[in-house]
Amino acid sequence: MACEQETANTLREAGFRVTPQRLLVASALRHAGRHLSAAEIADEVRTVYPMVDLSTVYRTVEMLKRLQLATVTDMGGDDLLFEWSAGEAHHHLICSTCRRMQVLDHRYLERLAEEVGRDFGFQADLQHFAIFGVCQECREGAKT
Amino acid sequence: MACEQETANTLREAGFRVTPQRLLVASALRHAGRHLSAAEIADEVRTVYPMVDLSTVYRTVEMLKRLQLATVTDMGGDDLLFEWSAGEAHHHLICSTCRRMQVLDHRYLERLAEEVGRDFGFQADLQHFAIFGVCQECREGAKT
DNA sequence: GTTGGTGCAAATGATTTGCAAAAGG
DNA sequence: CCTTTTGCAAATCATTTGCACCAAC
Repeated sequence: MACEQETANTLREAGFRVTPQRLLVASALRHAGRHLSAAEIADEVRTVYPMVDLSTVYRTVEMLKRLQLATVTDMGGDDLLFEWSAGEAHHHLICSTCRRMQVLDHRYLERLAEEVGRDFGFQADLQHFAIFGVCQECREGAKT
Repeated sequence: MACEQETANTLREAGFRVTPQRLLVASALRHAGRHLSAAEIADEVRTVYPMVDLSTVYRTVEMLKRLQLATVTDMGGDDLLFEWSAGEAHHHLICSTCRRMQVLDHRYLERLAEEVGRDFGFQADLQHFAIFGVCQECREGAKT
């Protein structure tokens, strides 16, 4: 599978060893197409490789983060969420009332990043932003 | 003290009872002029009222949040930080490398809030935003 | 063979919760 | 009085860590 080869090469080049656990965690994230909690990643990996430990998932995800292959986000829930990040930068609008989430295109934040870089020399990490608030439906519902 | 009266009135109007613990937590936040952790609030309150419990601090801060008198932010540290929010909306640039923090004026985020409201009907809660990244000094240091 | 990685089990530590006693209105 | 609030102590629960064994290279 091309994906696994690619991941394996990236790991090796960075000086990390290639293990089935690491490939499976990466694969789970890559193909999920959404945010996964550590427990969800473990569940997914265990369908193939039943004895992986949660601590291995955390350790692997930490490594993927350093390699910029994955992002970690606190979406306000009980646990951290992980996502494959090789794709386009994107962001989320999270409704504090109904917990629903919608995707926000990166161009909404591009200008902010530029301004902050220009004015403060601050290189903002805006790969993955969570904006909390109240969504349209909940606002309309609240009027009742 | 005028501040305490004001807080007391707000609580009463909202149907909450007024207790010394609540007034002291509010006062600690109001006069700190910076972010405080739950433990720091407790320390501050205990200089006046030694027997307050951490759980009371958490419960009170939760109430102040509902009343929009305080904000809660995860600044990437081990614990949540609380701040009095009656003042101007403002934001922070947090350096992932040196952990230093600088204040970002609200106007940088105003436009974003407008756009998101216009395009999605989403009422973004941008009272207090944390933007992570690398500050100028650390970027220059890294070049070495 | 070395070194780094894994599973297991136990620790961590901020936040939450149950409950009886105390205090607000 | 009748609730709400508090302090205390215990629970929670995601994440981290120590360590002995195992697997990459």
